[in-house]
Amino acid sequence: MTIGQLAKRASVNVETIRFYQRKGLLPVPGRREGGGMQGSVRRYDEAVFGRLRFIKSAQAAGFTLAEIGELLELDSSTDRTRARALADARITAIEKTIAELDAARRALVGLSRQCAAADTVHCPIISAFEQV
Amino acid sequence: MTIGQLAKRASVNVETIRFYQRKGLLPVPGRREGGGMQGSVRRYDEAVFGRLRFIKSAQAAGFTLAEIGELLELDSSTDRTRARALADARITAIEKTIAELDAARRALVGLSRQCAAADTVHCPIISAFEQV
DNA sequence: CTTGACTCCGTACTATGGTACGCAACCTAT
DNA sequence: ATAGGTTGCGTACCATAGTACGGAGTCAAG
Repeated sequence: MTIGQLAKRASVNVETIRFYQRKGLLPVPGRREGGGMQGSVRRYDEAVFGRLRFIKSAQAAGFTLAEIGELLELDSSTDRTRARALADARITAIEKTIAELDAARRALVGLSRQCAAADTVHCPIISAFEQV
Repeated sequence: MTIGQLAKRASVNVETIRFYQRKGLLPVPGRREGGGMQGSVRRYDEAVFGRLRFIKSAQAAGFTLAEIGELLELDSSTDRTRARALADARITAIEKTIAELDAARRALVGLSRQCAAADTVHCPIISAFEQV
């Protein structure tokens, strides 16, 4: 597929793909697998699509692009220790974030309920977070 | 308190407080409550500290500084509808984020376990996220 | 009454994660 | 064969959330 088709399939901007290429997160395919050097347009295969999807998932997991770059390199390496360390560190961070978000969610639910009560004049937004 | 003491208490950088002042998120106190115009150093009270803590909590809840600015204004207003809309939108976003993070966490736990298994040569990092 | 730490303020710089722009070359359908 | 829509590539620009810096003023303690 072309870069435009890949972008559409992965729901990202063409420029984002190029940006990832510059960062070394995605390969820049040759212009023709056979070998013709001149002209043509770069073609992208399923593997690149999978890699792109991985980047998006890892991003959702809170990894930075720099960490994702390391994970991608690690994927084909045998450094299990490092891979595990990265995974474990992120699991801990995710659990902390989830706890924070859940506390915030509870504060917001309380706030929303107060706002819904017709007898309230205003919502005490700041104090809703007092114990968060 | 002085800006330095406030910063220390809130565990933020002095520059961050000034940055929030420039953004209108924190008030810039007068140099002397009595009225003496000249010289002196600005003093911060408990209310500013509370506001700063609120900013940090709201940030942890995923609000941007722009949204936090709106919340702070709303706090003393009576626009319950708007306040509630912001809260509800953020609750939805938080729930989505938590779900994503939890999926990622599960993928990472699986990955970590694979990496821990002594008989594995390498951790299939990319494929660990395949169904995330 | 001076030294050293802190404050004030403006301006500049940083990192992260993209987006946009412009030009030439290419590719496809008419 | 030519117009219109990609592509390729480099460079520039953007928003967000700060951080750093430099010089002048201020304050407390020795």
